[in-house]
Amino acid sequence: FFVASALVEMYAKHGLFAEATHVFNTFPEQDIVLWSILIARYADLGHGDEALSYFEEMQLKGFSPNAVTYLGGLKACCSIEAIDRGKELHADIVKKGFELDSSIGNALVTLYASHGWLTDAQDVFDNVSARDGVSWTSLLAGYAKHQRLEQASRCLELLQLDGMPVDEFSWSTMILSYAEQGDSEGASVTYARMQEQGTAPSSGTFLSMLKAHGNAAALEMGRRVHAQVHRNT
RNA sequence: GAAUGAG
Repeated sequence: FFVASALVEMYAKHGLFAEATHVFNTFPEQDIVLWSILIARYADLGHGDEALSYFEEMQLKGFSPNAVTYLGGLKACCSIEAIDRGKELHADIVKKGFELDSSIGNALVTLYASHGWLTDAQDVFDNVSARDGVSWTSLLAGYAKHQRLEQASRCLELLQLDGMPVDEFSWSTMILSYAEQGDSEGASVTYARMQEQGTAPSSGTFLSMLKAHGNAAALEMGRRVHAQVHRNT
């Protein structure tokens, strides 16, 4: 299994699914890890439908998904916006008691939040036993993506009040949220706070800042054009 | 040996 999983992983990670499934199928027996790898990689590379059909095929063959398998399945649902299927998985997860796993809870928050099911997301979030930075950032990103900048920034505040260290993912997500709203001021203030707290910016942080200022520059340019329009009409 | 969040 050691070598089989390494091979399947290697091919699937590069999108060489024909090779990956060939190794998978010609290996004398498949186990849950091999299935999980395939499902997760398909989901990762935007083949959520294939991932879900492997997820089903696996169960038809008598394998019962474990927590890691569900993470891949949820990611697949998320990538193709299969909320109903996600809710079915959610129900199975609850039935099997995996909802206590914080990674699973976080993946559910991500699924719901990123597609605007904010109440469901908040609901799962509230029931995650051990909230961590990932839980908060998932929720924050969901609120921001659906124009709830207030609630997004509240997530960041509550995360800090929780005494959790705020990592560069949370900061960058918040900065990007401001960027997407055209609020370059908010982005800059957040960036400054990040530095005050001694969190090192990552490349994602810089991308978010560039987006904030790119948008600001574009807006400024738009304003100049607007002024010209008035002068010439 | 497979594991959830921004980009």
